Amino acid sequence: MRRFTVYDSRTREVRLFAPLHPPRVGMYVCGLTPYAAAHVGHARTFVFFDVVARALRRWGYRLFYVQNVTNLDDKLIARAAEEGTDPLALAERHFAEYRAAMEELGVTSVNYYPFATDYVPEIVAQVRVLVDRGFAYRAPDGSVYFSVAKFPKFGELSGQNVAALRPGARLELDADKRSPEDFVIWKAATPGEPAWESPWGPGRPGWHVEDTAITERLLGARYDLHGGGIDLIFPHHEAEIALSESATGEAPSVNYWMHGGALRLAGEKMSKSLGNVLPLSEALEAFGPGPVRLFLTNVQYRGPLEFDRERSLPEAREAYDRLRLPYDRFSALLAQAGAAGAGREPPEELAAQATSLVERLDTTLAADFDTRGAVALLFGWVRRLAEPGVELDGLSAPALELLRSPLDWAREVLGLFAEGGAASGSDEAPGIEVALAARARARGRGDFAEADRIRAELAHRGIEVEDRSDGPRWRRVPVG
RNA sequence: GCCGAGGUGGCAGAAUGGUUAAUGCGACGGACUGCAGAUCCGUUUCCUGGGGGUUCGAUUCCCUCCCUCGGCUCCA
Repeated sequence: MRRFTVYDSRTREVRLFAPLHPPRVGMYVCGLTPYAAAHVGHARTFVFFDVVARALRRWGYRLFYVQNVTNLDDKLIARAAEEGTDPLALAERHFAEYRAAMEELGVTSVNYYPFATDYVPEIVAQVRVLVDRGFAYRAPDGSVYFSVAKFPKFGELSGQNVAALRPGARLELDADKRSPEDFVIWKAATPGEPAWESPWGPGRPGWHVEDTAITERLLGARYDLHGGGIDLIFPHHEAEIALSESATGEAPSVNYWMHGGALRLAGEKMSKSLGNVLPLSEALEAFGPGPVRLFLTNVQYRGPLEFDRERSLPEAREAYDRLRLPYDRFSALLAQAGAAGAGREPPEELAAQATSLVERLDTTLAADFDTRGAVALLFGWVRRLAEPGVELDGLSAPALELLRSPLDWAREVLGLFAEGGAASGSDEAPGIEVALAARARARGRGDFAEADRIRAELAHRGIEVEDRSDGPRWRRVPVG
């Protein structure tokens, strides 16, 4: 197991990671509330934790990665009412879209997506423990609230001082609460909404308790990693600590808290509430998963990231091509080498550099998941490969694989180059090859008008043609 | 107001108590090309919010001010 460090939001320091039960690692990441389509901001968080999961597995940890789905809450109920549908069905639909987008993005590391409503017995049980132990109370309306005053550590994660919280617009001054900072863990049923029976009357789970009931069941009273967006620190994660540690009597419930920075659009956080979102599906359709993943992993995960509709993804596409084209070239050469048998060996120095670079990539990432630093190393490698004197043609298959290994690392850990053979020169589109042959004949007889016409026609179909020294090649590009 | 994260080149964004402040995008020049693109080479030389302090040396550590963003019981 490779050692790595991670910034822990609770202690506010970079710490050496030590699992509770090596080599096993439990990781819980707050998923989304699927009341609307996922956007690029969501992707930032989930792509990052996907990289974390890929890295941990590569480094020899046996990771169990859980990402919950809040498939019932006020927003879902409100949205469903607007659309005249059932909130659970609405959540199901948006979650299916989310999964499809994640699949396309290569976010394949999550072991299990528990739905809140599938854990109602666990939630009721945890609420009961909290009530029995005096941490929570039933209000007259049948809701159950957690009494923040009973948990002195409340505020430790966020640095908030309960007394200083502004009882503002959002902090409901609810007559049912004994204290304004108390939060609901069991919501009394409203007619027409989904409800479950409980010792306190019919109702549904509150937001925070769904996570703590699920984590206690799936990961135990204490587990290794908890992740989520930075906007969840308060109140959500603060409340989770209070609930878990009060219910189980064990602390700390979470050994390492990881929070991903926000994606900003024109200086503001991209969010459904603000309405300034770029739907993930649009980004994927226009640019494909590679540029999106590169854009999102090309920064330190904790800080804010500025997203510009006009520039960010087009820039990322250019940058991504610098990495992907060499990767594709290796793939093509390997296909040839496999057929042709033995080939040359690479210069010793280059081979040694490839090997040491892979190690450097791992050590770079092992320093608090420095994806940005790793990407910089990858660019350095493709520059090295492009230097005069580096001849890849004719290398043996093992040699090609060795020189490709840093890029394979990027595929395995960062999830790049996963968009299935978009490589040119394949026989997947014979029509394109026919057109290119016709264009080659036109160029041969000096009929450049015809050659350009064919090129324009292919461009119209989303096929970009490049005349290289070794002949034309094509690739798919987004149209428009 | 309180809590938290930030302010680095045209843009996005790294890093370190010390030789030319990474990387990418963009721009410019060149090679190559019928042209374009891609690729390669070169250039983009005096970029670390303001002011103090510590130090031989600060972008980095300390103080202060200004600004931006996030959270303050919707949020990835």
